[in-house]
Amino acid sequence: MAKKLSELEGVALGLVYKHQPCTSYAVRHELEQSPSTRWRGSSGSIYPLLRRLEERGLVESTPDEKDGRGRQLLAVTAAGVEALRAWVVAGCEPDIVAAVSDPVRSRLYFLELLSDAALSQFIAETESALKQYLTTTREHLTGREESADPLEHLANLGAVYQAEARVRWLEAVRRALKLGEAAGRED
Amino acid sequence: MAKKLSELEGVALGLVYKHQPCTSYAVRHELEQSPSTRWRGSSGSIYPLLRRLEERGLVESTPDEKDGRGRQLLAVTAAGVEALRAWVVAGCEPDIVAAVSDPVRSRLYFLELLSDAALSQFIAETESALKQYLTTTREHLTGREESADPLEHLANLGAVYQAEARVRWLEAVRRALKLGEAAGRED
DNA sequence: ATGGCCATGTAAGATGTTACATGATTTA
DNA sequence: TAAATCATGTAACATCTTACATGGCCAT
Repeated sequence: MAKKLSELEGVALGLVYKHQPCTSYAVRHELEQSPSTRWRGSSGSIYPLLRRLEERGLVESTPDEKDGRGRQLLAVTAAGVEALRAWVVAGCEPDIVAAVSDPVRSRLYFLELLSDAALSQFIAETESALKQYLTTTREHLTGREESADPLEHLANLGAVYQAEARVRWLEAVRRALKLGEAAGRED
Repeated sequence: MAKKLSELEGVALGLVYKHQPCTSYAVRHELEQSPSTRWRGSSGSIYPLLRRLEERGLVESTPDEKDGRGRQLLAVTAAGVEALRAWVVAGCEPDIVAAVSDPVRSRLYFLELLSDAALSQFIAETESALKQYLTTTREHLTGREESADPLEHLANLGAVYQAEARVRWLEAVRRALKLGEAAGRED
């Protein structure tokens, strides 16, 4: 029984699967551009990670005939598909389901440290940043309505749902703290 | 200008602040019991982390007079309060606001790997696990309505909002994939 | 007195980031 | 042709987990 894939390994292997045959750079670039900043997609993580996957027989690389530099093109092996499947279905496990985190929420516990003025400013700026983030995720959703596959659309929909919930939550926080509304800025 | 606190450093320092004077174990234990599984609160992370904070002058320890073992009690220094404040207000920065992650959503991109039967099962089990998680977060919210401080209540409210959004999202996913409703099990 | 929890810690390993280095290709 | 971007990689470092070790306290 092969070792379980970590979160980033699962995502990276899945990206190889979706784009195969593709270069390592394609995987890295998509992670780098992703609106979520959970992973930076730094070269120091992705290239070693993909090599590990190849050593474990989950990915195989073949030289690109049409490329003078002889760059390697990656593809997922049969064992890789199995590992990816196992990683996906593990998503229903309580540990995985509960492994969400929100750095804004983490900070909320400690707002008593702030003066009234700093508190007002913090809530207003965070609300604005959250709304901006919501706009970005919405654009990701609608910007590729027909082109993308339905699963990508549904995943993006989840990001929008969560972003909306976070905005509503922060509005509730502002009301509970009896602070004024954010000045203008309905972007 | 001191180095910024990492996420776990901020949370740990905040917990020391809330409970001070307290032992390292109290911090570790609260992280371990926390419903979010982002961090395990393992001893291998917490004890070295708190020592680092002490070396940086953000935390100070004094021996507990009333304890035969001479255990150390931790407290946040003035510099520690400043660092914690800076960490909190950084929560409005776009990078931090966008640093949310949902391991279920990550997996959704790759559901095409599953057979129809496996897909149905996955959605049903994940929906059930998500509802269970929502129940747990709700209990955290109502189980301590009066006792807890208002900020903890508001933070827990955020967890509930997000969990509700995730449940609604997965219901939408199920409908979009034209799958049947989860069999029974309204726990 | 002993088994279980309280409390603290270390060592080894996995994994991610930053910063740097390199060369090829495309674009202005 | 110069600058930007594509593409790949390494080294040093930071941080987190797992697994193990240790010793005190407390209830039966």
